[in-house]
Amino acid sequence: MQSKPTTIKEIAQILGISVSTVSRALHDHPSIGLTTRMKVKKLADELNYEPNQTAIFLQQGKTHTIGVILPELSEAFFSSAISAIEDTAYKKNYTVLLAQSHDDEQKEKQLVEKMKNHRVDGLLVSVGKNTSSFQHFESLKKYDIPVVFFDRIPPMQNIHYVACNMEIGTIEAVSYLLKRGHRAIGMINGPQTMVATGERKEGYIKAMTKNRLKFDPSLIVSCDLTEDGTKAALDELLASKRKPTAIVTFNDYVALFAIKYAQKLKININKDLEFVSYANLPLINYMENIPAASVEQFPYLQGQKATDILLDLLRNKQQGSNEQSAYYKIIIESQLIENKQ
Amino acid sequence: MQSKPTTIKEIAQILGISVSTVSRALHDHPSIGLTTRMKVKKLADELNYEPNQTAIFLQQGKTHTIGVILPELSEAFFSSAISAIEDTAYKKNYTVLLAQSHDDEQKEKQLVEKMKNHRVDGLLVSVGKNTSSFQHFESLKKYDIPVVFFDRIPPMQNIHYVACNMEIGTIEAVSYLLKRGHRAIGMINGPQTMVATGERKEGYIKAMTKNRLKFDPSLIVSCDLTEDGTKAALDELLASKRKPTAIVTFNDYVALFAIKYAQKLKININKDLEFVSYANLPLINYMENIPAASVEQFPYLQGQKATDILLDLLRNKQQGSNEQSAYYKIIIESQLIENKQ
DNA sequence: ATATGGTGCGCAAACGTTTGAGTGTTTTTT
DNA sequence: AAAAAACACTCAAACGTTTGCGCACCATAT
Repeated sequence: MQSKPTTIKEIAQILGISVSTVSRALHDHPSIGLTTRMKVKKLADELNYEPNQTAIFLQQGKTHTIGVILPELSEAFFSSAISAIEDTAYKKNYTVLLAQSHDDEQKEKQLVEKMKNHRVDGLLVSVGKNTSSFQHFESLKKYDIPVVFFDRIPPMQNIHYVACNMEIGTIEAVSYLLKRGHRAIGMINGPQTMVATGERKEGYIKAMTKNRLKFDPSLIVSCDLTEDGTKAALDELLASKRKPTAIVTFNDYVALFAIKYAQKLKININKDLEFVSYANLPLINYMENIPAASVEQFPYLQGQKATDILLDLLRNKQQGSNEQSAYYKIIIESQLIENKQ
Repeated sequence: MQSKPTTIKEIAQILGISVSTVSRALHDHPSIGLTTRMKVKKLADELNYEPNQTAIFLQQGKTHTIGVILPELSEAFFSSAISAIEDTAYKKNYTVLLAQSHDDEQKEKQLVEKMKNHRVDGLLVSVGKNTSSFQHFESLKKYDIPVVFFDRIPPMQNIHYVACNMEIGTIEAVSYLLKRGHRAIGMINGPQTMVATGERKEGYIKAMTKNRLKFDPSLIVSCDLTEDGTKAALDELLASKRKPTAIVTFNDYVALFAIKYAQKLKININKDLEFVSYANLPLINYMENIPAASVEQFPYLQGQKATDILLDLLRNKQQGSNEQSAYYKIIIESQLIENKQ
């Protein structure tokens, strides 16, 4: 029994009235009499009428849907963020269209197209770590599809974004290590292409100069965030003239790779070599050797804020306020959290 | 400059031909001449024409979208599953509409309605653990919206599902430990209320009897899956007459709690006390002391299979094959995976 | 009796696309 | 040379909804 859903047209026919009357009756339009309104609602209820959203989408030119593009759903940070996005969107009666780029620039571009074709009302994006061209986002502006970036934001001028300021957190992290007596502090940083990489470096330098210590560039090494890359980076640090007694790593994953490797090298974690990291992943609750502290980046909060902003933009757009001069640039201050061992 | 997207109509007007010709030209319909076809495509390209999906949705009565309802996005199992679902759907050019129930039956019902209104072509569902009524799923059948359940499947008769059988994996796990010479094998099981707890216990007993060993009930203890509960459970096991030399834990989290605690007790992990667990969480890649083996529940595979089935159902539906007698009931055998240390 | 105004509803266009059924030309077949 | 077939394209309906405008009707005020 695959009874096709009831339409407004059928209701109109049964009641012997016009479709427009039915439509208005269902929307409590004042120009419809009480009796007909009741009749319509009663019948609609009996026939289990449900408005066909696709028709409404077409009619209104909007879908009440927001697209989300992020690198990797199974990463703790993003799964937490998407959870927040869905929660927030749901409350405002929006639906979430989801896609992951797997850090593939090409796929990211295709996804933007796809989202555009699906006529999402707006887009939430965390850009892939390899993405180097950003034309595909520019093109969205032409179509008046608002985009809010979160966490991994592109180096573009006029964009809305919410991100975590890594600089403050990094300053805190380095200061924390300095306070604990370390002087040779290494850093395993991310790829040069990422904004976050620069921020961490800046924070590192600022923390050093603030404490009137000279900055040794050889103590900062890049890595591609893979396990092998991390090993290589650690090797490089350990081989440098001023062997570091503490290391700030790009994120918890890198930290754990490094710790695992360091243990293989018979290094006593958090005694001979102390770690501080970013992200504050839940998994460190389950572990023995973990970074002494982590810079929390508040993924849930970021997702929430970004969604709030996007929905706000959509509301303003609807009301035709065309002062497109203001850009939301929300910075959530990262915060160093000391891990209880 | 918010130029509205180009439509087929505009192209037709500029070229002085009809919209149907443009539509057919873009679809390489044989009845359109080569020259017009070229002209159309060229102009469409120049104007950056993108078909309006919402119009196509309405026209074709299908959205090329599948809805996914699951309890909690931020849980590792589900974030891995949703990752698989998105990947698989993307390959077949489907899009994913996402929502989480937070194990709330009421919200789950609302989400089903919402998905229906959005005219998703099909639905993928992992039911909340508190859901006790399943009427909201029944109603989907009337509208001919196929549903495939995965992992957490409801007690309904005629449904498609893919799930994981825990008993086999447990038998393997216990047999694995027996083969390695253990005779006193403990089990830290879950709460008695959970179905999965019973499955594990059954598997344990079957493995023992299969190997003609007597089953000692005192070697199976319950715990509430928290860190403290795990500690208590481990204490209980270690205090029993036949002190176990190996332990099967309800899941990886419990295993890691237990391992962490055992280390505090100066027990040599995987030498004095060997662990086997369930889930095979990715986080063990980052860790030093991990269970020797884990019963893998294949979240990615489950998501993938479920999506494959759903897309298959959709394809068959389109081709009008109305033999709705067959139901997919895929059991993925859980499998013991030895962890490389 | 005529204007005024409110009430309750219908008409038809619009959103952008697909597609079955024509229609007029040209080419091929017999 | 006439009939048949192939070609290239157009018309218009359909998908389900919303909404500006128009129209009839009745009640009240002039």
